Amino acid sequence: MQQAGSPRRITIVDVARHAQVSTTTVSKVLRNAYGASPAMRAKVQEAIAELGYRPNAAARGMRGQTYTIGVILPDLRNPFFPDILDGLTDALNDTPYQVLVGPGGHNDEQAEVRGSDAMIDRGMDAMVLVAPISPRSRLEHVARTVPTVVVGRHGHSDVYDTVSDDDFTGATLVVEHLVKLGHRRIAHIEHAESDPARLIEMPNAIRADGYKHAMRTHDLANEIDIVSTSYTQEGGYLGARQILSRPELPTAIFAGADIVAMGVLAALTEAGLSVPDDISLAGYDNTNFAALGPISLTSVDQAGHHIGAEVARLLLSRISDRDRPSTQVKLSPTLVTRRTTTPPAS
Amino acid sequence: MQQAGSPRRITIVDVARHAQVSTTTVSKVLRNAYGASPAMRAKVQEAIAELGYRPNAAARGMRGQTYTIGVILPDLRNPFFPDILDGLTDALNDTPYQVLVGPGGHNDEQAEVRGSDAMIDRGMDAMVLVAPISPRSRLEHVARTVPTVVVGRHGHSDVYDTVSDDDFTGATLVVEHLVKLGHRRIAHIEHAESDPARLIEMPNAIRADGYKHAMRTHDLANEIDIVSTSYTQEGGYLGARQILSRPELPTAIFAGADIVAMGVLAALTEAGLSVPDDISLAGYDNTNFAALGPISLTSVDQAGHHIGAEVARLLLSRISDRDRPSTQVKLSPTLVTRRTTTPPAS
DNA sequence: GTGAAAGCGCTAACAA
DNA sequence: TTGTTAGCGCTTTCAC
Repeated sequence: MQQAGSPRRITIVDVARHAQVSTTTVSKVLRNAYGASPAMRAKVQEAIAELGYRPNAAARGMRGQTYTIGVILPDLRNPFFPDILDGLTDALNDTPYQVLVGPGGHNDEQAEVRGSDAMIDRGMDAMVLVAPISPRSRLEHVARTVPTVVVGRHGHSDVYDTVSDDDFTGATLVVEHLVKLGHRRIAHIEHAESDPARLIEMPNAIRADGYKHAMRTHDLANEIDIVSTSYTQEGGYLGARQILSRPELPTAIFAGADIVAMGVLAALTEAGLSVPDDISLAGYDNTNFAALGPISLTSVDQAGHHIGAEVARLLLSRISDRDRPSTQVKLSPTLVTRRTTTPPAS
Repeated sequence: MQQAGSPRRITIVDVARHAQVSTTTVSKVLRNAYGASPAMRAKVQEAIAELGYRPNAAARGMRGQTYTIGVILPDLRNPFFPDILDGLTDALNDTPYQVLVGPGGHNDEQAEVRGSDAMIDRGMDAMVLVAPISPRSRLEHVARTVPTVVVGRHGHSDVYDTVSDDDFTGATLVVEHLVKLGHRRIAHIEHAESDPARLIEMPNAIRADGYKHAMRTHDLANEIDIVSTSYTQEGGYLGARQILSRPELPTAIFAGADIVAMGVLAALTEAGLSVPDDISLAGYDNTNFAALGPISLTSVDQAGHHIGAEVARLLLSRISDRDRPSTQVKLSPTLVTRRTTTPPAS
């Protein structure tokens, strides 16, 4: 048997007729807007419930809001991002806003543009760009079209709000921890960044900066050893292979992200080296599986859930006042030490 | 300086005026519809490019399609799902369709309903429900409203298409592999399922069935040992703790999903047991990090990317012919053996 | 406080 | 082949 041609969807007109009021009144009730008496409100609410009415978001969007917030993530496989998303959706739970996520383009600029354009076309009320790689001009273009919060990118803009973590400090925490354990030859795997304009804004670059600065602070300028790949598992694997081909191995590796550390682990295991006996390893993001038993990775905690909550706060305030000055929120990371970092074998 | 009040967005009327044609003609060009001469087409294309016009999806949705496909995932942290998503978006790359993802509700039925309702309200042209937990009546309700493909759920429906993997066979492969290695006491951690109606449809239940059946086939009916928790890392941890409290330990554990195996690893490590020396371990899904060096988990491969591609195929065919009979696609899993499974210590 | 009516940007009948 | 026009379901003036 075939489907019975779904019955026409209930509209605001149906509700108005059923409640014996005008569509205007129904609309006011829907939006909690001024100008409907309690009696009217009750009548309308009842009709809505009875008919099981749900407003058509596309139609609402043509005049007012769609009550939809678009999130662009660079990579769905990096387990750090769900933390942010959870923080965001939890904070938005009691609001009429719904979060939708772009499918993520594997750190691909073109995909990022496509995704954000698609969301603008679909009338998102606001956008969240997480660790975007597009040039600042593009971010500002988006932000001028729709209220935007940029996460994890440094630098100030007049047109969008930002929430970021102090990556410089985070990197410093790692280096200091390793130095305190007695390490001197500490290598760092970063996400390659060639564009000079982005160098001063991207968290990966700032982490590398923090690493370099901390190394110098501890008189280890000569030991600075940076390998540029990407913030992916594969990037970690390739970076570690590169490090392993050196005549003298480092005693510790600081991976710019946990997902990178995963790849490093794979490469080290493959090479018959053990962590932390042969080489200590630290990551960044303190994702769920950093805590995992057989891994137990020392990592920098960015409190993704908290970041998401801050994003929600900025979003709502920006929606209610589009012209308020832009805001920068900067959070402080903490170091979580686990079993992958120990004093170097003497 | 404050943002300069974004200029009014270009509409189809602007394009029509600029190209000196009617809006109908522009619309036809946009949709590649019949009834526009090549000359007209060229003129319109040029105007579109010159003005940088992009159609408003909400407005399109009011009469026709939104060119948007909604995907509901049960859990963004399970690394198996990005594989499916990649397969889907790759296959949709050359179409005008855009994929948007619900934020995922942690295997929570209420969140699943909210998410799918929100997507219907937002005029999705089609929906993909991945491993949904809602009762079948709910799935059919969704499918009657909008073309729907259900992934990873067994059982036939007239109103939606399905793509699923042969979970029974997958479980059998694992048990046979372990038996061949010499194991007899093989425990299984499943996702708890109490609802009898869902028991025959949910992949987790089918895997448990396959496990039981395979155990019986090998005269190991007395060794059947199932622990019910959930398909999460925590579920694996708790399940393993339960198993470890038994007077006699199994020599192998078959976790119903890789993410479960991660939790098992944590619990075993914590208890001072080593894998595979003390206990062999197998997972399901062959996610990226099953392959990871220090883990190297034996697992069942479901070819998520292929699943996604099949979903895209069904979606497009359903959109072009809403009344075609529903289709069931069933894929076959393969076993990938790695280092976590070895013969039991004698 | 309430309702009538215009219109958001697009598509689909229908005319020409 | 092309253009005119009537809506889609909602929000928003603007009368009353």
